[in-house]
Amino acid sequence: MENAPTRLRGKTSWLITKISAHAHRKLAETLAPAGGRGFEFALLAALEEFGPASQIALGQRCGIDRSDTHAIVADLVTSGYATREADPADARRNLITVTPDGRRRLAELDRLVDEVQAGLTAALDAAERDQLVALLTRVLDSQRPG
Amino acid sequence: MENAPTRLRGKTSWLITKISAHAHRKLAETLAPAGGRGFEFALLAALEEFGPASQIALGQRCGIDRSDTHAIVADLVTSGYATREADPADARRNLITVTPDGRRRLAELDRLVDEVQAGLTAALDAAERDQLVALLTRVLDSQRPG
DNA sequence: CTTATGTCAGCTGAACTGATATGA
DNA sequence: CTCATATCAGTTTAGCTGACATAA
Repeated sequence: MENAPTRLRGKTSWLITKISAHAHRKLAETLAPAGGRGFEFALLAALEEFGPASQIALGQRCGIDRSDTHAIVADLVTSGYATREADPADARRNLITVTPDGRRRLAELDRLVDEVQAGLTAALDAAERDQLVALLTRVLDSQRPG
Repeated sequence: MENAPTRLRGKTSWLITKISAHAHRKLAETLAPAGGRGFEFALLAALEEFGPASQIALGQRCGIDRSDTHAIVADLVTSGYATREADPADARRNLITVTPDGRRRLAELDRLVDEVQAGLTAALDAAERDQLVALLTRVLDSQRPG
């Protein structure tokens, strides 16, 4: 993409879209042999960090739509990485809990995602990588209200 | 997304995916009233900057798949923003040329995309925006070979 | 012959919407 | 009554693959 139109190369939105597509492909390639998807990693990470939670809460933490959350949680349950039970305090809710297998799975996925990460930012040194994460974090956080 | 799991917040790939999704939504919202899509803008920009070209060349410049390029070019032609004729020098090729209407359309879309751009990076000052573009450009360019 | 270009049909996954059921 | 949660069905679009015809 070195010879893309200058009108495009100056747009953050275009750069991000293209890099995102590339990252997505790499992630799919890397996670496919392990039978995983990006969503699975995100939900497991949320479960491990915040403990048992309802599907809605999980999805909101990760910015995943309720429909998709439902599907991924179902996969997690059938894979034995999480359990789903009725919340005794609120019968509307399913309490999702990560299992020991789920924790092992999370560690494995984390390693794979880090591999992709390293390949993605190989052109940057450590300081630049931190800078990029910091800038992207601020951009992402500023998008919540608007 | 301020309360996303820390495992996710540290991953460039996750940050970029989420921002990309957001940018995509904003772009769709902004371009929809004008009946435009992101691809249309990209191809028009390439046509304006590099002059008449084959569909393959256009798509490669912008990183768009040949099938999608075909569809978008067809839309551009029916909208009157570009013309498609046989290349006298190579009968396999279609020479795509931007029309005056296409140039006006490009200017309009450029303005709209810049609006989205401004909203996306509103949390950053000018120097940080340049830094972000520079870092993203290096990341994107480094992905070509691998 | 191989390669390049264009065209067409179709697939997959992300992101989302709308409808519905049920319980707080 | 309302609101929140979960579930299900279906839509849209990006990105891609495979097949094919044609021409260099």
